[in-house]
This record gives sequence, C-alpha cells and structure tokens, in this order.
Amino acid sequence: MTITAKLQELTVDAVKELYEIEISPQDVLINQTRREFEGEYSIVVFPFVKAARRKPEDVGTAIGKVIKTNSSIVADFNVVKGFLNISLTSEVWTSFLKKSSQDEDYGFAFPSGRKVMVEYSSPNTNKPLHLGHIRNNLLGHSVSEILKACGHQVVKTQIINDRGIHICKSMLAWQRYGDGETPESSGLKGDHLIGKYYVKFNTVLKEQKAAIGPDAKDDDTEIMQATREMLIQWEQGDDAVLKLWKKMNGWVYDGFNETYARLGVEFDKNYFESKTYLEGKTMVQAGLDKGIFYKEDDGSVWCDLEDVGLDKKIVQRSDGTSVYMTQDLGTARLRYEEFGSDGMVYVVGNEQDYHFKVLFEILKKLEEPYAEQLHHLSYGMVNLPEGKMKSREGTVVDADDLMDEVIQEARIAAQERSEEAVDDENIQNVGLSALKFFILKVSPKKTIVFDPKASVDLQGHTGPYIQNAYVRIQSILRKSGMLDMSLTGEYTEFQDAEKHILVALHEYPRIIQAAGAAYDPAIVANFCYDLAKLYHKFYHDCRILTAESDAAKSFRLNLSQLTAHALKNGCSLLGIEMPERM
RNA sequence: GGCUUUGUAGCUCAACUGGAUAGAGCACUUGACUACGAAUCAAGAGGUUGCAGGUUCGAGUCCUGCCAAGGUCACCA
Repeated sequence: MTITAKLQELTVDAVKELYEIEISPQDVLINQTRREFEGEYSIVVFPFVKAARRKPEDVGTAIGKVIKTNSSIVADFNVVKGFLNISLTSEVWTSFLKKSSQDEDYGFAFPSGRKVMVEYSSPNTNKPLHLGHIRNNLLGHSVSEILKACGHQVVKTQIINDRGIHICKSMLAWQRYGDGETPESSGLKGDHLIGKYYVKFNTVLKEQKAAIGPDAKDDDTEIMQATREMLIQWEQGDDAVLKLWKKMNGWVYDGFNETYARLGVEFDKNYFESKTYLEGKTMVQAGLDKGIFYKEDDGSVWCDLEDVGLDKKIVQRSDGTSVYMTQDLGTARLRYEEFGSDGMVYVVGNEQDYHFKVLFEILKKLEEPYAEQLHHLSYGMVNLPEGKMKSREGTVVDADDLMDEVIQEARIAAQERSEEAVDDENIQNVGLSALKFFILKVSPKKTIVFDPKASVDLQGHTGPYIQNAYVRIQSILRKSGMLDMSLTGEYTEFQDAEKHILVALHEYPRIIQAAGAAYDPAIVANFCYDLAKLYHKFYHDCRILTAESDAAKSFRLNLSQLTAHALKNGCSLLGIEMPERM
C-alpha cells in the first residue's frame, strides 16, 4: 500500500471517529506539501469542514492528532489554514527506499490481463517521412510502452495505404522518366527515390495543365489519364503493373524501415489496405441487410448518424467501390478477430477527429463487440516558427535530415567537452534524446511549434539534461564499489533535497498509471525531467561518496540507485536510452 | 456559418484533474569548477492565466457569452 493511500485511510477513520461522518478514501485529497512548509504530504481538510461544523484550523488539528496517535508512520504535523501538513517518520522512507531500490522496473505494474492494440504511423507510401510522422511515431511508440508498463499486453500495428491513385502517380513518373533508376544505382533511400518521382509527376502535371489553359483540371491532362488507366490495370491484376507496384512499394518499405529503426520504433503487425477493404465491404452489405445502412437511388450506401448528433456518412460509393471509412471498418474487425484486443488506440492527427467519431459510432451501430473500447489518440499538428509546413514551399522538415541534424549537434557538443572519446552510439543517443524529448514533453493535444534551433538544445529542459543526471549517478556508482545498503535505515536526518527526491520517487508508479489512463507521454516526460532536476540539486547540495557518515553514504547511494532506475525505465517509455557516459 | 480543439512570462512548455503566494527552460543580468562529470548549481528580473460575467470556503482548471488562432464539415485519404 502506498503512503498516500495509507494517509487517506487514516483520515477516513479519523473523520469518522471525530465527527461520525462516513467518507471514502477517494474523497481525501492529498498533495505534496509546498516547499515553504514543513512536511511531505498535505491533507486538504476543507471538504470536511462543513459537516464537522468547526473552523478549518480546528478540523485540521483534530485530524492531525488522531492520525498521529493511531499510526506509527506520522512523525509530526502542522496546520496552515485548511491544510494539514504531515511529516512522516524517517523509517517510512528508508524502508521504502530499501524495498524499491533494487528493482530495475520500479514503477511498472503487474500484468493486468488486458490486451491493447495501438495503431500508429500509417504513412502514405509516396513520400518520405517528415516531422509530423516523427511526432506520430514517437507518440505511438511511447504510448505503447506506457501501456505495457501499466501491465497490459500491447500489439503495435499500422495500416499501410498501399493501393490507390497516389501510388500510380509515382509509378507512372518512374516508368517514363526513371530510366531504370533504383535505390542501389542512385544511392538514394527507397522512400526518397519514390518521393522524387512523385514530385516529378506533379511537375509534369503542372506543365500539362499550364499548356491546356487556366481552367484546366487534373483530369484534363494526358498524364493524369494515363495514371487512371494504370489504376484500372492494377485493379484488374495486370501482371506488369503489379510487378512494378510490388517493386516500388518494396523500395518504400525498405526506406521506411530504415527510418523506423533509427528512430527506435517498430511494429508487431502490419495491415495492408489492399487486403482489408474487402472485409469492410462485407460489413457494409451486412449493415444494409440489417437496415443499419440505407441505399440511395444512385446505389451509394450511407449511414445516418443524426440520432447521435452527427451527419449522414457515405460508406460505399455508387459504383460499389470502397471509401476510406470502408477499409477502416474492415481493418477494425480483422484486428479484433486476429488478436481479440480489449482495446484499440488509433494514433492519428486531430485533422481526423470527425472521421474517428463517425467510425466509432458506426461500429457501435453494427454492434461490433469491441466498439465501446476504441480510442482516438488525437494529436496536434507540428508547425514551424514561420507557420505550417508546406510541401509546395519546400518547408517540410524531412525525418532523416532532422535526425542527422540533431546528431551532428550532439557530436559538436561532445567534441567541445572532449573529456574522453565518446563513441558514435552515445552521440546518436544524446542527439535523438534531445529530439524525442523536445516533442514528447508537449501534451499530445496541443499544436507544437517546432523550432529547429531549440530542438537541438542539449541544456535545460531537454533529454540530455536527464541523461546527464543518469550519467552522474553511474559515475558515482562505479566509484562506490559494492553497494552496502545495510546502514540505510540508520540515516534519519534528511536534507530537503533528499526528501524531495523520495517523495517524487514514491509518486512514480502513480505517474505511469496516470500517463496510461490519459494516453499522454508528456506526463512521463515531465516527471523524468523533474526527477533529474531534483537529483542535480541533491548532487550539488550533498556529498555522496564522502558523506558525513556511513549511514548517510549508504542512504544516498540507495537513493541514487533508485533514481537511476526510475530515470532509465521512465525514459525508456519515451524511447530515450540512457548512456553510461556522455 | 455548424461542430471541435487551443489561448498561461518576450519565446517554448508545466500546473497532481477544484486547493495554499500560477511553476520550469530558453533568452537577458550576476555568482559558483584544487568535492563525487559545469550538458550542472545558485541569485535577479519577467504574469490582470484572451475578455466579461457566474457557480463556492477556494477557479488557470467547471458553466454561460464574447474575442482570436487551428482543425473539420468530399462518392479524397
């Protein structure tokens, strides 16, 4: 049982004893005592004041006395206004420390038996990944790891949008202008090579439109007609087209996989739109049969969602082909049938908020068994200081370039310090931690203003700042030799800096739970930063290896070790690794 | 226009979900490396939490109305 839970229980008993009022532990609000007062935890007594019919100060004092008498964990208390500040005995803290400090997974929960599926990334296959995908990938990966730390079994997945007109555009351009170019022959990463031809397509399209006249539409052009022709051939299973499609998609996947690997994200299972949309069509037909959907005169199929405050939504075109919604219906069911998840999380930008609202409502109407357990993790766009990224203006920040940049910055910083030769792996580690932390520290819902200069900062509220705290601890632990914990319990006179770390560490498991419940990595990110900050302060204020007593040394080494474990496993939830040196 | 999200220091972000005098970092000024790693620490300055009402012991947080910015309202994905 946690200390705060114990305090809640004690308060419930005290209130009952004093005023004969029944309250539940959840009604007892406990927060950390502000720095300027004595104590570690504060009980807010305002809620009981009215029923007790006493002044807040009197209620606080009365509860404080009872709690102190009834338990051995409270050393002292004081009351300021309606806040009852509790000082716990040193024994409470040293036993917590001894119990937890050997656990490398301290903070992680026991298995819950729940299985959750997380979908993220799902990029278009005609362009390389950019900054927006980086946010998506980091969020998806991090939320997955957080849910694992909450004890759930997690399956990471993505839907690959591998069919449609957009693929044909790159294919056609490559066929006409590629001259047999391959990733090997050009030295270009596969996704960048495809991107090059997608751009080429659009250039030619623009030229042809200009040649026709000011009112020309895409479909008026020869190249667009040729592309549509190619799509038809694809749907008819034309050998040559399918072969080209497979080859070029292969290049893209190779390119993506390289970027994923470097970013440290991965997937347990990929779904391909080309294979799921048929299941969607089956569901549409079933919905029609059951009268959940209806057919317009032109043959298109719709779902009326006005009873749940939404509009009518098309689920199948008049020509019988599927729309975006159709394949999402099919994908959801296939996933459920294959994995039997208790929940599905879709990591997709907030521009699709409405789409997911509709999707979830339709699945409810279809009475899919998993329909109530779906969650859209909606996140904000990533903008540059100058505004939105625009491919037309060439302001899109490429994912691979960006990683190169932050790593280069870390390399320069390492060379300036040049204390010991730091290997390349560590440099990458540090650079990527700057980038990842910069993005994950912001709550998903919010729009990010991405300043490239700030993202490569290695000081202050950054990933490397946290890594530095960890590296300092490792350095100390290396020098300390064998960890002798036996005297930890004899240390009783805590410094403020020590107490603050203890409280933070004790809160850590709750932080992970909160982050999981809210699907919010920023909660973990900011906790790690706060903990690192507390440790830096402690490191500055207290001697560790040359502590004033053996008990103090033992305690501080223990404290350092547990801090290191929390920093390491906490940052691992963000995809950030801790180096031993930097 | 309807729906929706967001407005907190010059800038980038927090605020334990209704609790104490709203906190960090960057930038700026200043101090600390002959103590375990200065990617650090300390100090200073910086605020009418978009505006106006309301709810109560108590509001950045909740309710209402405005203002501003983004998103979305396709037989695109």
